[in-house]
Amino acid sequence: MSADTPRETAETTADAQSDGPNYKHTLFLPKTEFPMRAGLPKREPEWLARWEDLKIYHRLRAKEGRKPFVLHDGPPYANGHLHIGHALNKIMKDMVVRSAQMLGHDSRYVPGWDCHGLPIEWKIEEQYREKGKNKDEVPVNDLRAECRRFAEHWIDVQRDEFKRLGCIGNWEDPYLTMSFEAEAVIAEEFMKFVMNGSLYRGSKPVMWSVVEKTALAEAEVEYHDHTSHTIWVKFPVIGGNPISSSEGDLRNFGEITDANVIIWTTTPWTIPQNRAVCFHPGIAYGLYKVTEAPEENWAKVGDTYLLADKLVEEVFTAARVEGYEKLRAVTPEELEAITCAHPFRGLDGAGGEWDYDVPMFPGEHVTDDAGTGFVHTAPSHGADDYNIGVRHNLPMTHNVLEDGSFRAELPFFGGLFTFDHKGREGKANPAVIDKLAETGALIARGKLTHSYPHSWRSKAPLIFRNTPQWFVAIDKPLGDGMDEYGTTIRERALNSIDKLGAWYPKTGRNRLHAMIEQRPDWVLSRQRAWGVPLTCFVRDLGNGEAEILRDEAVNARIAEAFRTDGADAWFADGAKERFLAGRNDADDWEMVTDILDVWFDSGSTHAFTLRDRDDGVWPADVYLEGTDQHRGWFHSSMLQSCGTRGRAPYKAVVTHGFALDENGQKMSKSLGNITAPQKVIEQYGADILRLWVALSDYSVDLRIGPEILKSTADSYRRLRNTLRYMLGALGDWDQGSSVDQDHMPELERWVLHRLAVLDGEVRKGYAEYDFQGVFQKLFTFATSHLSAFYFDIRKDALYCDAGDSMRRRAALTVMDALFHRLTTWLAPILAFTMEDVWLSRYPGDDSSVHLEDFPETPSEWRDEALAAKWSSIRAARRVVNGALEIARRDKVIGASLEAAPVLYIGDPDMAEAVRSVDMAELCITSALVLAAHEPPAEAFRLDDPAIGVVFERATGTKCQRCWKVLDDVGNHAHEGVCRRCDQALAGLE
RNA sequence: AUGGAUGUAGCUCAUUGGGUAGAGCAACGGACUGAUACUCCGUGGGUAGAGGGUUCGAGUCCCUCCUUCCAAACCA
Repeated sequence: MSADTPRETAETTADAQSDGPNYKHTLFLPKTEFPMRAGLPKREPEWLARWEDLKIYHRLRAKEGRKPFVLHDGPPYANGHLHIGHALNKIMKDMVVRSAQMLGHDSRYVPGWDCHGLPIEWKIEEQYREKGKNKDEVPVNDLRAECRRFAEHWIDVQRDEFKRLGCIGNWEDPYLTMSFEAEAVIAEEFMKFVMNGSLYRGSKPVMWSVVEKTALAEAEVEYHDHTSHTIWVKFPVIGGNPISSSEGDLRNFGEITDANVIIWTTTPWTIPQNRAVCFHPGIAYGLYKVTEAPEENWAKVGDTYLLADKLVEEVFTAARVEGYEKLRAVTPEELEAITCAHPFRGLDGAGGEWDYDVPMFPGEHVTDDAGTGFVHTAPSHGADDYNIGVRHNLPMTHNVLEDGSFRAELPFFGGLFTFDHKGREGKANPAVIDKLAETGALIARGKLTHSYPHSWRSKAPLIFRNTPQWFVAIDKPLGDGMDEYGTTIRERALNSIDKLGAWYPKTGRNRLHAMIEQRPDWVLSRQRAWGVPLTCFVRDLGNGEAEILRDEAVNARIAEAFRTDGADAWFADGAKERFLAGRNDADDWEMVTDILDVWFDSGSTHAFTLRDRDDGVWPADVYLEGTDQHRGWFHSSMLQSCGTRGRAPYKAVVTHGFALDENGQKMSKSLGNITAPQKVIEQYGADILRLWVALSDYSVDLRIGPEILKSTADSYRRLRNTLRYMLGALGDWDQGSSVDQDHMPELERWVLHRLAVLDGEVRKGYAEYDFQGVFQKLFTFATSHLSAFYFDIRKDALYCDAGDSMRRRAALTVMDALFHRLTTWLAPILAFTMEDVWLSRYPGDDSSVHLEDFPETPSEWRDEALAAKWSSIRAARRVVNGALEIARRDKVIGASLEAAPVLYIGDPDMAEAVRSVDMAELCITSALVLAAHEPPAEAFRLDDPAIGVVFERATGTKCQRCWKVLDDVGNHAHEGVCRRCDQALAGLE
């Protein structure tokens, strides 16, 4: 069938029962098999299978002469089904990958998974517990093997779920942090920190779970309400240091000499570890005397206490004091000068354990919101306490063992538990409280329910405990010569952040910068099993310091062993001998058995993926993750890379918000407001999910739910129909009959202009990751400019003109240009539907829209003067439409072809513009009279008073073929038609 | 608690350096029946989170407060 033959259909004869002749079969009506209803849930899997067969990803790699573009995938954790956040993230990545490819790059995407870590290890331990197995009796490498199998299972599940979303990538060969090669590289990267001297063993209180017997990272801690003991404790003042020029003995302090500093704490068990008391120089303190109290009260009449003024009332109420007086104010200088005794000082049976002096220090962390204004300070059991201890050289205590009990030799309290192995409170608190009461140091006690740290996994309360841990010093000059961005990790990171200059959205820059500015040294060690070990050896130097073995040959043996056997090699029998072979001091060295923080694993993906793989390029063009990754992957990758490469491993960072429900609340099982991606795919199809992403503003949190998905599907349907119409119009158009731009009507040239403008906007939008902007522009164009304007006007020419009319051929030429651009421009977003559209026009085993690039769009298509002119023509058209609407409402006409309005235009330039085109054609009326002067009073107007329309009915007879109402209908060879249709019919014979 | 974000029509978003708050979708009404479970035309709809301030004039600049989210398991 040629382009010049109208398609005959079976119904035409059945239709031909009206009065006159029926010419429907002589029209070029749209014709397409493309279904109006997409049926995405059923059909998407077919396209996926097709892409698999076509090996699309690898075909694209084979295109030569393209500049590589690498989006480096942040690895999801392999322990469950995908949720909507994963879907959002991977769909956005897919839009980046596909658009970069179609913009002309060689766009590579290697998906990855994070495999090590506590969540998986815990799952396996749970399985052990269910079987009554004790995990401590299971060989480490057996446990690790089970963890590996667990991760492998979920990788397979998630891979299928990601592919179902339509994501293109190297799914057969992803990167895994647990592959032997990755484990070897992670160890090598770690050993760089060993060799450059930034790794050190420190003693630091960390959040410690006595249940899991491990230190937890901040990321592994959650806060829940917990009821704690509260105690108010006397620290007797026993002396003072000289203040400035005064004589320097106790007499200077007068009554303070006999007073007690009162502290308040919610952790009585830390009292035995007290080494100081802190106050805030900005808080007003006073000396108070108890004047009235019950007989047996702990706080006795005559006692004198140092307290913050603001908290006096509260303290005395708690202490059941009935009367008190303020003796005088106390200055910060005085507070700093005094010295206290530990409340357990000199007790019988204590063996002098607590006979040291307790100094007073100013501290910014002290507040007068609660307590007494004085903070009891145990350097081994709190972050602020630790910092004060470091600053003032206080000794660290080691009284609390890893199971949460006091060391056996501690007087009075040895063997008592803070929390026991099930996370329940032990006897340490009551014992300390009893002892304080017994010695008269306690003036009040109570209970307090407050937000308290708990283990994210066991939900057991945590303690701060002083433990040996391995740290990376982030403010130490590395001396590795990679100093372009700074000499320390922190300097390099902060400079990288600014010199990168590409943050989408820009707020991401500030967030990461603030976090890295404030963060302490990186705690790398975890006392767990499922991970990459800290591959180093230490020996104690006797003074508490540790020496780390720095031996390139040993390091090389470790890396080689990991490459062949995986990190299990570290935990295998004979490992130490294997790695230290040839060293005659092997007995001096001890293997570290801690494993690395999993953030070090994922922070090293740039090394074993971007640097080492054949398809990798270092640094990445872009990282793209949720906002939580400022604390996570963006952060750890930055630190790791600044320590090993001297700069960030990425050139740009895109962050997106979190998916919330329709009311902006976070999704949770208890609220029942979860939108599961699998459900959306089942009900609507993955393209609807992808469209939801494109319609949302990812720079803030996104909302999703039934109503939003429904409206997303509505938008989809509208767009789909516009594309369907193009397919129908192009039906069997022959490319050979195309028309040059110069010979096209202005309407067509206006469309080409719009395309040229859009071409720039689409390319810029994709390059800046502005999917919402791209889609909105394309959607508005397709619906407002094409469907409601251009297509509507051109239906007449397309259906009724002679097949070879210039006007018709020009329209189809433009339609073809539209088709190629819209399908490719939308392909990164609606990956399935655009393939559907493309294949409908270009079927074939090797055909796919995803093998195409965005078409080159000639710059000559741009014509700003024409655009300005047509903008005023469209303004005039809106007024005509308005006038027709009135006539319609009054039931004067139905179809606009029944009208022949008079259009008044006062502005001469605008009148000239309108005169130069066929305004009746543009308004889809049978005729239109232009009057180049101000409209009469009765004319219909919109905003512009110089444009008016007076409605007139079209005179003449309705052409039976094109339905225009014209005077010449009936005067031609074919019955009941106009001149144009008569000639078109003649051409068909 | 603290730090970082956020709030404009029922929904998704514009409003870039203060100057009469705009689109699309939805809703409602109408037309067409040659895009037909489509298409076209039209209508209504807003205390811009709340309060205060600066200004001739504030969604926009400043302050206070509030919502929700992230930093903090399941987390992108």
